[in-house]
Amino acid sequence: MPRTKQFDKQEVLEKAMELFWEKGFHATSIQDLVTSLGINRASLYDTFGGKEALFESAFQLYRQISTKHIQQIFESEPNVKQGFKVLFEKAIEESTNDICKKGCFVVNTTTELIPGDDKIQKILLENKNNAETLFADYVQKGIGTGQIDSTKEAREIGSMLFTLFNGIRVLAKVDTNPNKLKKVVNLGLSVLD
Amino acid sequence: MPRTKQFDKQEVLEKAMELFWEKGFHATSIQDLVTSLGINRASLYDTFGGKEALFESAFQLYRQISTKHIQQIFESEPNVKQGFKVLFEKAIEESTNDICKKGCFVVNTTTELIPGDDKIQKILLENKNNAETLFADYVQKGIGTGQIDSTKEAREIGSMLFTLFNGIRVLAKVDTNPNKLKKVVNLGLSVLD
DNA sequence: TTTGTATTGGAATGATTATTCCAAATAAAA
DNA sequence: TTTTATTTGGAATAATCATTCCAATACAAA
Repeated sequence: MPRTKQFDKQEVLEKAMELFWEKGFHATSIQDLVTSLGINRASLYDTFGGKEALFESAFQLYRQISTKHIQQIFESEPNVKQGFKVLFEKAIEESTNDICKKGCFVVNTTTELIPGDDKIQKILLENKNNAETLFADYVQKGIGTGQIDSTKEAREIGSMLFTLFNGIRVLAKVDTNPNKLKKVVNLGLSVLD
Repeated sequence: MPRTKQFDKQEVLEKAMELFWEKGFHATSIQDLVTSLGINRASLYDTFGGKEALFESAFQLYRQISTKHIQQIFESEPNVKQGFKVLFEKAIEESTNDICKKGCFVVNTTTELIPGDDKIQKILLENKNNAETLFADYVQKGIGTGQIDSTKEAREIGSMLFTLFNGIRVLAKVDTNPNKLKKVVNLGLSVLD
């Protein structure tokens, strides 16, 4: 009886993610979304609820993808300093190869929607704590295996590297020269020596 | 003959700066500005040209103030590592004391208006180069006076500290605990040892 | 006080915003 | 093929957007 959906929800959500990522919440209109997603206005409201709800879904998808990305790098690289280097350099490549200059959706959202959106702010705080823990645990692994001096504090190093990571995500929008950014990374990673 | 202006242009510009700083370009409406600045809609267009022109003026005022602020700290502090520490900790205090969570106007503008606004992007690139030079020259001064090991590269350290600075400006919006941020700063400044 | 010019308040404009609604189209099941 | 639930296109809505315009106001100089 029921007519089946004419589009793949996940596919459309990915397109919405790209658009919000590039333009931000306020500069993206429903009309932009309707045009870009290729679905009808009514379908958009029916399937995703509205602009705010769609933004949140798109944002959560991004978080999920990028968290998984970090985990995969850390899991597959036993040399901890090398693992961080790969993570940072991949982020640099992603930024500098992207002619759109979208940057990092999480960073963009932090600066655009704080202050103002309490719901998003809560998600962002969780995200920060998760990411710092991910970083710190990986440093701790390096301490455990003797790669990193055991007098170091894993949590502090994790926080510091995550902070540097955020800074790179901002500045890669302004200056897309990857070599300069890689030098910054090398210097930042010297905290592990 | 001519009636004199009923308001101080500089004073009004400062109010515009505060509002754009807090809400960003897109989320600030002309009505918001009219209400907040206390001047008439027509006066706003007459005196400042329009929304974009007013934003640019407000943004340049912010850059001017914050550049002067950095210069003053560096000039008045002969101990280079201490000078950086003061700069970072003042930025942290400013962020964590601000209940509005405005963050840094330059960082906010970078993530909101790139991609899209080529004029602003050019200003942001200049700003980055200026700031990195300011940082690097101060590091170089430390090398010249023997405070910092002469094998270090001033430019790289300057860039790395500026990157960390930007990261702090982002994360201070998410987590306003100043002590965590100060630990990050201390670790970051160890590149000077 | 009168004169002349710039400022002012507020209405008007036309574009765009997010959202809702409904008749027509569509496709799976009967 | 008919039935039926759902999607779809596009119009309609009401709010808000940036900007312009003008008559009324207000002030410095005469």
